Amino acid sequence: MAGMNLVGPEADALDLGAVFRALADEHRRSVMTELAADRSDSERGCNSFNLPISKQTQTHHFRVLREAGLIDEIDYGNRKGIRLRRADIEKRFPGLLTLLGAESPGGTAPR
Amino acid sequence: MAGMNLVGPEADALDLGAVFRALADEHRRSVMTELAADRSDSERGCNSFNLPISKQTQTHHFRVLREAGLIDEIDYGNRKGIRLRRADIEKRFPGLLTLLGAESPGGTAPR
DNA sequence: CTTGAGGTACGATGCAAGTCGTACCTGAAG
DNA sequence: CTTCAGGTACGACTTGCATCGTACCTCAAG
Repeated sequence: MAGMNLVGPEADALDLGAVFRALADEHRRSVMTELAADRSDSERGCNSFNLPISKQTQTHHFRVLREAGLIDEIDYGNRKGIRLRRADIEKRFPGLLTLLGAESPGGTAPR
Repeated sequence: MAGMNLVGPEADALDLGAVFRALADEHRRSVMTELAADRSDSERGCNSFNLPISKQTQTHHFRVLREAGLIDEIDYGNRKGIRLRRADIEKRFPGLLTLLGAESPGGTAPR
């Protein structure tokens, strides 16, 4: 069966240290910036981020983001979906996604 | 002469990556949490944080915080003062200090 | 079935970072 | 002056982490 057998911590269990450690890496932060900028929160593929690293390293980074509670990974067997846990993050760390969105080229800021 | 010959980046030059890397360390984050919780922003001594590490390592951590633009270090020669750059941080990354303050035992939350 | 793309597991490697020991500097107290 | 506490500089050590190579798994398309 498909979907979300890869689970991160509960919303209330999100640790600020783990979040900062996750966001300390440039590649992971760019992923989060892209996700935060997309207000539709649609599910995305792993290779839709165009990360200049090998797929093994990508697996590592997405795992860190999931274990920090920032994203969900939906397992389809030979494929994987990425979805931002916007509601949980906003509940536990309000303003964090806005901070990330402000770093986006387009920005979250309304023009 | 005394005071602030140890300088960090300008307010506009604060880098989110450097900030997250600085806050990724538990000791540095505890310092920032204490500073963020004190709304008076009074200057504090280095050893007023009771960090369970050697003084050489403390020097290292305060340097990282300063180079990330989060604090000012005021040099008195044989003594050093620490002051939170609240205004600059709020200007560049609004909400970040609130995030840290929420992790404080007392909290930034009004009673 | 076979093939191939997407992903993971495990291990190795290289580099960045946290930590401390030793030595030295600075200024206040005596 | 000497003494001493606070801080720094330099170096060494150790741990953590980002990265990739190899091998294997999963599923969809032929």
